[in-house]
Amino acid sequence: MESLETLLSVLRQNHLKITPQRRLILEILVDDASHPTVDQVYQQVITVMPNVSRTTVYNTLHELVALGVLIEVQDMGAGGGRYDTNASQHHHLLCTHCHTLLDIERDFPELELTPVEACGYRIARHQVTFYGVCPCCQQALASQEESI
Amino acid sequence: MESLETLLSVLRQNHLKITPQRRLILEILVDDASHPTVDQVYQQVITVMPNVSRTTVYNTLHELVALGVLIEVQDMGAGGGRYDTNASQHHHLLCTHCHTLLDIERDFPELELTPVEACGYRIARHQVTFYGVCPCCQQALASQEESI
DNA sequence: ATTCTACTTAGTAATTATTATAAACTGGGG
DNA sequence: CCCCAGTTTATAATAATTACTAAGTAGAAT
Repeated sequence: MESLETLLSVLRQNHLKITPQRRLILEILVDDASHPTVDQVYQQVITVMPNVSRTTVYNTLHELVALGVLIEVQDMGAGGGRYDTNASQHHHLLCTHCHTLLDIERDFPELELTPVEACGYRIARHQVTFYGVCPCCQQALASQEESI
Repeated sequence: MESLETLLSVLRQNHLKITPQRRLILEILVDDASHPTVDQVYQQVITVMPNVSRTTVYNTLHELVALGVLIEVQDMGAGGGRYDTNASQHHHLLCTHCHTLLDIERDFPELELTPVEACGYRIARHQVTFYGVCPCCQQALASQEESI
């Protein structure tokens, strides 16, 4: 996880103004490791600055993704992307039933494509997602079976 | 890639009726390895059966995902999920600029989580996504640099 | 083959997610 | 302190998805 100051300096290096809105959004993201959706970020923003518009949240998140300090992760099933400040190599474990998403902090350095497989792509990073059913949903599904 | 008959038998096993609409959607998916969006599937459907509604396409795709014969892949940046019949272990190479998505047919069997890492999840599969810039976008970005 | 019924579909409307636009505002260099 | 390019806001438009219900039909039962 990057510190707030580090992220702000990335903005400065890219000639983006440090507005109160952007600062707040960054603070929220640094403090929230739960892969929030756009709307969840927005809801947190307006508890502090009630007049911030959704557009600003969208704009800021897109800018941060373009700068590489945020990544977008898929929440398969629920609409809308989710955002993650942790730009270091880490991976995900997703419940296919309730879409709970956990971070896997281990690295998998052995994952590399051969030049042939890469087809000329300049590869920047890779991410592994494990799909499964969380303990909670396993119980729910089991009791559903019984009732049939 | 599964055959059409295999997929139809999965529907039968799950007591889902084999309607002409569902059959057509499955035929299209089996023939189309390009990770189509919902709308791309819909557009192909209506060239054959013009009266099929978008609702039916959504319903069918969701049912097939629930049965595990389809997987949903993220197209980060463009709205809307994309679908893939290839339920076998395969992986993706995504251009972060134009969102072109290639399949990587190699397997990575060494990827396993320890029980501690899995946190009680019953893990069904895993998928690796490599992020990079495709040759085409590398050129475009290079010439953009020059013009600065 | 015919009938019956629960499942499925089509069409419309509603909801949610995202982007476009333009006028008003402001961070930070000079 | 002033200025202006970059930002924000509010509104509206567009796109994606879901809800709803009457009409239709696949497939089991007869």
